[in-house]
Amino acid sequence: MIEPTNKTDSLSATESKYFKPNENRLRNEYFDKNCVELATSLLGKLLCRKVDATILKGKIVETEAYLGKDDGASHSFQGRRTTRNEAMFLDPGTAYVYKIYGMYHCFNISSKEEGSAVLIRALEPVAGQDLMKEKRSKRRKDGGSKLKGRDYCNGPSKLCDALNITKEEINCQDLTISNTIWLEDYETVLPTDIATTPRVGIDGSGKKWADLPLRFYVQKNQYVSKTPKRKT
DNA sequence: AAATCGATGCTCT
DNA sequence: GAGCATCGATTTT
Repeated sequence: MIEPTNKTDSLSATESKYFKPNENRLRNEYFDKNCVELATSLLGKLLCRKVDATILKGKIVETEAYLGKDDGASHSFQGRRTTRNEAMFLDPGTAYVYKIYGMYHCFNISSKEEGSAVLIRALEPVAGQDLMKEKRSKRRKDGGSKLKGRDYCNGPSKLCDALNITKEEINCQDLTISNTIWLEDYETVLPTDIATTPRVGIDGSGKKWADLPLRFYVQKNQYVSKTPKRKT
């Protein structure tokens, strides 16, 4: 038996008087979906983040499903459960944030099946673009002078920079109750507007999971990530 | 426009 | 010690 380790946060009295994140918030029942169903359903929803006094919001336009023990591309392949991927095994709607290449972050949301999660790959900025640009500029040599709005959140680690999502602060947060990161209902994306492809950055050759159609994005949307050419 | 490459450190074997 | 669910700068067509 592993004890739940979900983190929570709280608001000061003055904050809670004026700050109402719960009007359109997605709750437990929403997240209690199978991985692929959650990944497609999340398209059009808002990912919301409170950084100090600023609210940042982005419409989810690209996701990927990581299925769990039978998915060779998943951190939970064959039931692997470690300190890093613990959040994948917590309740649906838990944030799974991990560090990659020593310097970047990826943000996921756990789903219903054991060890499954949805990677958020791109957002269309909806609120707080100035702060997004500021956060995204820090890493760059040009100080952000050449950074365009469409590039604020068009990649899994770009959106983590833009929304100040770090493993230390966000991993294992319960998105259904947190007041610093949550999701809101926003827009309906029709099935005919959803494109499906293999996932990005999954080293292919001969492995069946490399070709599974588990990446989903909003057709024609300008904020979807620019993906590298697949190896053959 | 596309291909190549370096950065940078944690996680797992 | 190897590999990584990436990004941005640099180099090449």
